[in-house]
Amino acid sequence: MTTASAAALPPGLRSTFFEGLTAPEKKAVLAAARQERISPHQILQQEGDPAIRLWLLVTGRAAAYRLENGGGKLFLRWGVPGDAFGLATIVRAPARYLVTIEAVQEGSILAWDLPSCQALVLRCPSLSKAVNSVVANYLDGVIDELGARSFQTAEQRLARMLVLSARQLGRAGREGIELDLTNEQLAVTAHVSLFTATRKLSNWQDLGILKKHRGKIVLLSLSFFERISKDTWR
Amino acid sequence: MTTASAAALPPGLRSTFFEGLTAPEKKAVLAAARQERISPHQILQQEGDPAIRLWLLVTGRAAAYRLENGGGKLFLRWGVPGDAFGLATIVRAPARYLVTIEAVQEGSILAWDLPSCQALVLRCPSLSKAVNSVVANYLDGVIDELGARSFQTAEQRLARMLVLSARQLGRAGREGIELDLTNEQLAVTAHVSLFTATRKLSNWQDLGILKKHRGKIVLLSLSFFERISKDTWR
DNA sequence: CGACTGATTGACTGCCCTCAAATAGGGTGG
DNA sequence: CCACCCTATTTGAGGGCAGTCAATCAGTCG
Repeated sequence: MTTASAAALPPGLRSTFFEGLTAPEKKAVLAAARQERISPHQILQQEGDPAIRLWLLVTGRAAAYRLENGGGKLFLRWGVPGDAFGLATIVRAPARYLVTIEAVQEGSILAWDLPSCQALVLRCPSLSKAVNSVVANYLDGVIDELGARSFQTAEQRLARMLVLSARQLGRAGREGIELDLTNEQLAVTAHVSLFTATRKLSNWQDLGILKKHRGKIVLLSLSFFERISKDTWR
Repeated sequence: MTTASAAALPPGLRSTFFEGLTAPEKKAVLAAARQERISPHQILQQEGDPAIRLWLLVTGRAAAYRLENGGGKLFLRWGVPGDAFGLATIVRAPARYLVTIEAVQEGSILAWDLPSCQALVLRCPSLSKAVNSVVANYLDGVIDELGARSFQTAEQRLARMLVLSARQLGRAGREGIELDLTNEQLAVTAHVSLFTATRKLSNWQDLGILKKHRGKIVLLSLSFFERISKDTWR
């Protein structure tokens, strides 16, 4: 599993994680990292386990969720290349992971173990700032999600999640923004039943603002869905 | 408004905020603080405003919420004596408040302005750790809340919120744990309509596990409500 | 051409919200 | 002490959003 340390970051990868680091600092951080390959369904970290490593998704896709006591999964967010996880490792020394993260595609990560983290934080103070910033963003995002689930209808949550997913996962295609999502995945992320997801997608396809293929959604324009998700109509 | 600096902390106030500080450090932190009185409906910080001060609730009660674009308030949590807010001030230097906090009772706070914060963080590294810890707790709490609103019924959310509120606001009374909460406040915090809150409270009173007075709820035993809120019944 | 996974559609159900209206507690001023 | 007011609380009736269940259809891959 664990392979050689990474000398250089894949080109084109942008991460808030490295912002504020000088070139030599960045080099030191990369030198301390171990690269690993990941496969679908692989659990990259499990909530409750001791937080002993911080890692960065380099390629692929991951899902962050929390297990509820009924056995259900509370979806929290997608992880895409450049996203950092296991931040508890740095944020408070002896900690446990707050959420579970599972790979949903083939890909790779860069990981730092606990001693490396501590050494790097001492060497690069800006690293600590970056981590705090990421945590604050997560908090902000979760609060937004709470608002969505509290005040928005199923249709609005679907539209909202399409917008968010498009920004994270979307590829620019011939006809619009292409998303590799099954109806079920969208349903889970928007916290809507599979059937209402299907029905709304059908509606939108009939309206011509969307095209569906198996496991794929093409949004002709984001603005439609932004409008739907924000409309307060009273 | 702003009054003399606080030489000593009110006795009996326990805050995670001061854990890990040595006695002289704690003295320095207190010396840099300004004490202020707060009154109901006073906005202590407003989401979106620049985060220019960190503060600690000393006495009284506050409500943290976020304003939704429909004009509604998304309740997030109660603030009770010992709770720290405005953490964005420390966590990432030029930041804005994530949430709005409003006083709901008479009380007082200790506040540190931005320069003081920066000086204190340099002087007391453990302060930074404490702040991170508090932020992580908030994140954990919000995720829990998201789970509750996603998977629990109105009844379960009410029971859960009674338990949480009891731990934060509850006083030990003759007949049980006393809570100063109106039906409407409970309804808002559990994200349930005022009417279903009233109905469930009536049910529970009929069952004899609860007593109601105007603006006050007395729980005879927490375990009943813990069971209700956790029951997954399938 | 099966077999499997993903998508679709219709019928039904139920939780909980909305709205309307009445009741009760608690303080105030006369 | 009583009249009054304002807020908190209670109760009932009705309805809608969206979830559940069952069955069928479609796309992909061996």
